[in-house]
Amino acid sequence: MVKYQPSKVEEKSRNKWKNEVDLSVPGKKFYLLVEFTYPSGDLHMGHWFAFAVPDILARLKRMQGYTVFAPQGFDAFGLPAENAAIKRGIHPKDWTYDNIARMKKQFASMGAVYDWEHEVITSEPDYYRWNQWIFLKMYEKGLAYKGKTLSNWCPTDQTVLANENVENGKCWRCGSEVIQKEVEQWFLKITEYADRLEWPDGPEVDWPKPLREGQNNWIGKSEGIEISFQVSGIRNQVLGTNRNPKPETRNQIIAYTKFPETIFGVTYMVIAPEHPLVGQLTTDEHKKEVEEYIKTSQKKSELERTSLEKQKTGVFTGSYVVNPVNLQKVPIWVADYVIFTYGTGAVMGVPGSDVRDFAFAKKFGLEIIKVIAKKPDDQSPVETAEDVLEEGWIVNSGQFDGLATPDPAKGKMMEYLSEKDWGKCKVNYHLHDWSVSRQRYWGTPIPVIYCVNCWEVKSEKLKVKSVEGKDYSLIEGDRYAIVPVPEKDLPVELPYDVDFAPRGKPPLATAEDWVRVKCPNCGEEAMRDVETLDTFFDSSWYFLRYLRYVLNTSKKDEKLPFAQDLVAKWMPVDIYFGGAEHTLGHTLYSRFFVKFLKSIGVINIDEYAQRRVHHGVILGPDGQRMSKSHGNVVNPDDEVAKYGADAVRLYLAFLGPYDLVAPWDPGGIRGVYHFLERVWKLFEAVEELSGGYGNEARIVKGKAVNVKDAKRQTLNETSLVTDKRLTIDDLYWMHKTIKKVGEDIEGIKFNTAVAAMMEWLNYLSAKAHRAGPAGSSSHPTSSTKSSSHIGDSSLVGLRALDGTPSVAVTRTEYETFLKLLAPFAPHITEELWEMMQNKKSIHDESWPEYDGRFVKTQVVTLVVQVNGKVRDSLPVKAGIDQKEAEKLALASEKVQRFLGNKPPQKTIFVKDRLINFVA
RNA sequence: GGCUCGGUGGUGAAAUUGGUAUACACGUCAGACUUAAAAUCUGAUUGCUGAAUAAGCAGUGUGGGUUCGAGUCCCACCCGAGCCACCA
Repeated sequence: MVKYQPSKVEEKSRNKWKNEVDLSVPGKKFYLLVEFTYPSGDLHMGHWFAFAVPDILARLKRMQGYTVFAPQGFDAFGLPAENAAIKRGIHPKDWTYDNIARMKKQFASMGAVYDWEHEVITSEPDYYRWNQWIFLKMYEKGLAYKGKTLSNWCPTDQTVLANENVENGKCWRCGSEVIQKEVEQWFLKITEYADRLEWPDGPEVDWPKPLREGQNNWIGKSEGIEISFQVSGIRNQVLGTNRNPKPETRNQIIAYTKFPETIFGVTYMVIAPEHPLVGQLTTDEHKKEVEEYIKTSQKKSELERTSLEKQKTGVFTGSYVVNPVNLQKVPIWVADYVIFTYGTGAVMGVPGSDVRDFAFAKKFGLEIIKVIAKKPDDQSPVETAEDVLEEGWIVNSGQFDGLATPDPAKGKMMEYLSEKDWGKCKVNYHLHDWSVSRQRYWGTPIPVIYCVNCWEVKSEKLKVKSVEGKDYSLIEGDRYAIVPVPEKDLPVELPYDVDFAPRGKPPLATAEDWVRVKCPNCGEEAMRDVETLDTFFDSSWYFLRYLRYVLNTSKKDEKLPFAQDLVAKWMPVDIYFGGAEHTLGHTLYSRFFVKFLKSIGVINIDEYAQRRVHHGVILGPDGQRMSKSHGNVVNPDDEVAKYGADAVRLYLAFLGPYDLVAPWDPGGIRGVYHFLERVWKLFEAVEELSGGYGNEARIVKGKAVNVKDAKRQTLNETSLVTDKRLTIDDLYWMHKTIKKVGEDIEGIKFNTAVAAMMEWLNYLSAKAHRAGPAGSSSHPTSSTKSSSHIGDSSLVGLRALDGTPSVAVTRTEYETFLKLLAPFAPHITEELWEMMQNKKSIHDESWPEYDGRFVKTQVVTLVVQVNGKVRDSLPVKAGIDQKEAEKLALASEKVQRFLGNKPPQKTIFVKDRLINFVA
């Protein structure tokens, strides 16, 4: 027999396969989705882990008779393409498409079933026109709006970043420190969906708990109360803020709190430096100080502001507010530990029961009042941070004294404040609206036109002012009407010739011919939006785009981004593989999109994936993240050249649980390669190849096994098995492994599935070894390690059902083995399958079914314990009752020794498992 | 500080969900085959006492608890990872 040569086998096998899926076929569907990839250049080991391993499940599902749809595409817009253009003068488009071509070739070497026929490339006008369509729908519904706020700004990439893309105060792409800059840009009102995006306790879909909790924390729903504090000394001035522009905010500062029950402990008020009232509240003698403070805090980067050892800073404004509950006058301070974008940007300072307020009060010598105590009569002063309590008993709070908090004090206080009209219950979210404008080139153009003329006409007609960001946009001081591009004019195509060099202006602004456009509304000169959409917009719905047409049918005249009948049939995705790093970004955004698309009636699902599975990370052999600078990159192409794609796939499946973060182990892959070689060689031991074909082995269903004495008796009287050459042990191993491998793949436990096949192989090899090439075995009766736990296998295991010695591996066994291995190692199994003289592809075979009766052994090992300690183990017939077990166990000399010849006081019996005597 | 996972041999990890702890693999050691090496095959491999493939004791981060029985459940603590975080 020729040596196993992966490179030869793999190319040959791959040429046999076709992966395109006809989405219109009836029957059981299985939509397997893996996060599509960014076309960064070459496939690395992470791609193999992410794509080749889920293919195991795809292949199993296929063999189980499902129509498996596992489409692929590229998340092709994004910064690296543009940076390559800046650095090396290659156009982003050319760079991207070159990479795509190269990566697709590399993808092929995985031998996976991914379908490229429905491919999605987000940088195709054909794709991003639907981004634009969705954007316009959102605009129509008021979910896309233009706003001017302080935003995360990356000075290196010259673009705004969403909150989710700021990691520890640094840009997720380039690692530069993010600064806060006031920028006008488009937002999506994801906050309107905050409630719907919150995960319930027992969700209907199977998504990882850490993800669900993470998203809920990020959404950060908090129920509290907004309390109004009268500003002392200012009369009848409108102190409206752009957050609360209501008449009732006259003379008032509104603070948000979750702990209203501590209001008697308020000794000061703090507002954020960005708070619009700062100017009005600052008295002349504090003006200089306050202005300076605001300046320095603005200069601080996000990083400094949040990580500077929580050292509190702040200044007094000179003004005071009055605490409504006790009419105490308390000073108003400005401090940057208050976050303007959360709540109302104003906080009541309760140093007696909040550690941050305590630190602030200590530093600036402000009064500290105890309002929560360990005991109702405790009046000891609050002196250290340990004395600051959030729960306990209310003290020094008038009629509320003596109540326990949080319950019932919190509720009572809420009621009281609402009744007096001093406070209003309010739900706040940590989640912010999603900023989607990017000041970059390689993305979806925002389908909006700005027209001065339209605004002038409109504002003449309109007697009322419109809302900035909804109707008009301020550009260099002029008002422009926001005119959405009409649907018929989509897509707004990205111009090819632009100047990419960052110069503080979006690159698209340099394409003047493109920018200048006739207003679709009035026909006058107008201009296009020169920014592009965040690429997370692209990836928020791509899984629907895969479902746009049935193979070989017209793709034209699309009315929607997808075919509704196909979506109805194929959604939701059955399993979605991806990285845990997308917990707060991509997966949250795409849930939002799906809920939005449902709200406009074009789809009818709440969650888009039935199950979500995270993959782990393959580190370099040194345990560091693989990177060129570490010099620890393991190139999958090299490994494939050395060991073959099958071995790489198998190793990635075997190295541990799928979500494991573990280093690449060069020894590990040699181990699985060795396994494949043994599978290859076992071909020679298949009985029919040495003894001729025929006598087809097949298991048929029949009556239940009933063995009186499995230790001694073979099964030749049963008619369960037509192939009498299979022993009861053979059947046990085969059926047990079928069960285990199938269940483990579905449970995403690939490592133990592989282990189970290794065990069976060990069993089969030992069997072949005993039989020997010409019956000359060197170990005729030694029971193998693998089979020993069955019990007395020297008697049971070595005799076939017809009583003759088992001689070799049967065709049934070997072919079943190949089928189980096929999803993991599709190439080698295909080749061996052909060598077994099968005509069809092994991947078109159906997955073997196991027979539960064979999964159970006839002989089980009964563990015998005395006082819970294992003292002996006996091979016994399966299913024996307690009486019989006791008799056998008590006969054991070891048991007698530990029982000391006294009868046990109590006996615990677990059928087919153990018996425990309590002395 | 909050949330979510984890902590088992020299290493990656298993453990039928409360029932023989360490499956499978790597590594190491020994043996066979070789002039030799590689490859392959066979065996050993949790620690301690023992000549032992006899027998026993200990053993899943630490300390307690529940139970006939705990890696698994409960309580307290220690350590590590990931995410979030002056969110009032």
